[in-house]
Amino acid sequence: MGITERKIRQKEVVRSSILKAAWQLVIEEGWQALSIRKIAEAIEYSVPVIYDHFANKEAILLELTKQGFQILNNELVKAKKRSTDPEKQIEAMAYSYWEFAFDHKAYYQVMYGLGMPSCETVHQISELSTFTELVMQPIKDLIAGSKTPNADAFLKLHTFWSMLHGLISINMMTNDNSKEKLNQMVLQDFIAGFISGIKG
Amino acid sequence: MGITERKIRQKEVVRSSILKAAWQLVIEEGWQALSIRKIAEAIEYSVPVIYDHFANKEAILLELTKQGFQILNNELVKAKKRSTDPEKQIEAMAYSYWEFAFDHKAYYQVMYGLGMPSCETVHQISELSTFTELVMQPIKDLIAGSKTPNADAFLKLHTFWSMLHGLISINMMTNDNSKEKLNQMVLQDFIAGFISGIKG
DNA sequence: TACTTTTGCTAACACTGTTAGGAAAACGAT
DNA sequence: ATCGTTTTCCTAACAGTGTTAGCAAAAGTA
Repeated sequence: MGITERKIRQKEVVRSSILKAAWQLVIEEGWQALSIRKIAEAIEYSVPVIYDHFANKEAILLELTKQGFQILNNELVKAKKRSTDPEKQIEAMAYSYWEFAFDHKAYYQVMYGLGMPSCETVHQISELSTFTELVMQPIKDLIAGSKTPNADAFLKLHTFWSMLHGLISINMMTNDNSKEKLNQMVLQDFIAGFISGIKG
Repeated sequence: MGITERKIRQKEVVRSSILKAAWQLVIEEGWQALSIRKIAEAIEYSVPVIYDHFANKEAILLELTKQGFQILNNELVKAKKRSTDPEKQIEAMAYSYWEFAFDHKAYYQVMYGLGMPSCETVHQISELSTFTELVMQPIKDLIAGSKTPNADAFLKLHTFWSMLHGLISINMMTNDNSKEKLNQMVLQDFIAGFISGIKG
């Protein structure tokens, strides 16, 4: 009797329609304008139904954050595959990260910064460790072939990530027109500095 | 007739008591828990009185942001004064910035990130230009005495700021215990890299 | 004292997240 | 097919939020 299976499937449909509607609202009106009632109206269910699928509003944002990291991770994998040279891999991933941030501005804002979910819970997102490992590897490779093969890869990863995130968020804040001229140059500066910092 | 003067002074008292109460609430319960009604209760006035002094809640947060930048600027001036060597000035200011962020975590969170006021309005804060000029000068000096005296100081300032902000916000997010060991090292790495990047 | 302005209140509007409790539909067993 | 049980889903409410309209009382001016 596939009845329960069908029910589970139907529940899954509602669940993903909640996420879809939520995301639609986020990109239309910004994450601050997202509300449970608006989601309920969009999916043509009453409000409490949403709470059958998610513990609270934050859980929905958290799920969107996870989706964001999944997309980012995919992009990074793609970028990495374009070369086997760790230096080129790092460079490509940095650009890829940068492009993700501006091409999926809404995702990036939900994922970081905005104070809401991420700040407290970012370290609980499993996708984050995928991200970490992804970037860590070419850094390790680069260190291994450098003049200082004992450098701390975790430290360098931290540097890499902070650097990129700082650049992006300062840029989004002062929003001097997204990924334009000047900031491309800063990014180049950053990457070159980071790589030469490892190579010694 | 100093009556109007007295009235203005009294209004000023209420205004600053609003800001004081707001700040108290922010450091006690976090900026997300700040509400107009709580402020009103704290200052023992009714809610609409607050709207006689501030256009809306955001204006209050914005004022706190300004205060934050004022404190930060003071700290940076102090740090800068400790030396006349631009390299040492930059280093000292970087550490000062870093310490401000963690010693005044609440301020830093109101000033950046949290999505609320700053994101849209940061470029309207006059204190920001003070900050910019403050950091810009030693960078210009360092560039002038470097092997590449034609480098763009604004670009380097951007790099400096992004770098620090990125490091701090990634740290606050993953909160592996504030300004401890590892991150001190990353900071050193950052500053050294930045300075050698200018000196060429 | 009479008039005007300022001051500060109550009460409401339109929202928000969240949940209790009950009606209706779907299911399983007799 | 009918009973009882479970699941599904809704209405309505609670406790908050930012914000504002309108009015009473106090303060200042003539």
